[in-house]
Amino acid sequence: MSDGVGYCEIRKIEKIDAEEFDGISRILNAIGNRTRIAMLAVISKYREVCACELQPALGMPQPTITTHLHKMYDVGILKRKEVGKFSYYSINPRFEGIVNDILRGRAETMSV
Amino acid sequence: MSDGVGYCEIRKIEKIDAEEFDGISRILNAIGNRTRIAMLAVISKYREVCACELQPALGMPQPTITTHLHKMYDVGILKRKEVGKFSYYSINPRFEGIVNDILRGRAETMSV
DNA sequence: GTGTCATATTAATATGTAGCGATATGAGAA
DNA sequence: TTCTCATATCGCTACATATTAATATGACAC
Repeated sequence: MSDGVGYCEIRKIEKIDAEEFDGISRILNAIGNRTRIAMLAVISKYREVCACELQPALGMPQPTITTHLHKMYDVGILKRKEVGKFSYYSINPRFEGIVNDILRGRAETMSV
Repeated sequence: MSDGVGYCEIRKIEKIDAEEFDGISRILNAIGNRTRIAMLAVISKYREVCACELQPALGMPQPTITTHLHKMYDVGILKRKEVGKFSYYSINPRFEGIVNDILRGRAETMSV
């Protein structure tokens, strides 16, 4: 150490504000849950699904389904179409790319 | 309703097991945190950084830095090289693609 | 050996989230 | 209107996570 900075001084790395990544982290966080990825898999396959269809497909009670769908809708991953008492969800086209990458595994690169 | 199934019957959707997506969800979950994305931004820019360099760059105490780095290391996102008392982290090449997509914003598609 | 410094671990608190039963809302049918 | 059913919200438990001070480990220099 040579000038009193107190850290190893291989390089001067400029400060970075984590808040800058708040938006993207909330999106990834909304995707990063196995139940919600399973939902995305179903929605991706059928293009558009009724919330009530996911209930038997995932074997989870209705409030759980609704909560997860809302979480993804809130950050823009899902679109919603309401017809009478039914709600149909589809993947927001802006996210189709990354969702498909994730579902396909983007296999070689991401599977563990 | 016509056959006693008890749900809206637009289609028969096969059951899906959320556990199948456990691996990928843990990875996305490890990325989906603003502090860790900020770390990935620094590591991506400098290719390889010492843990002690991240401390001043992010303005967080050492245990916080270590915890986050470990979380990403544990799921394979980061590689680690230990030299003496220093630990150098870099992005596992298998994840460079998706990390860059995320950092670049894959902008049009993912920013909110 | 001792001292220093980078890193890891521990322990504690605070916050967030998953899951789901119970209940409320709201739309359509009768 | 009343009934039914899909959806939304509430409330609670259980668990996971972020954060950080304190402490331990481990490497190097002396």
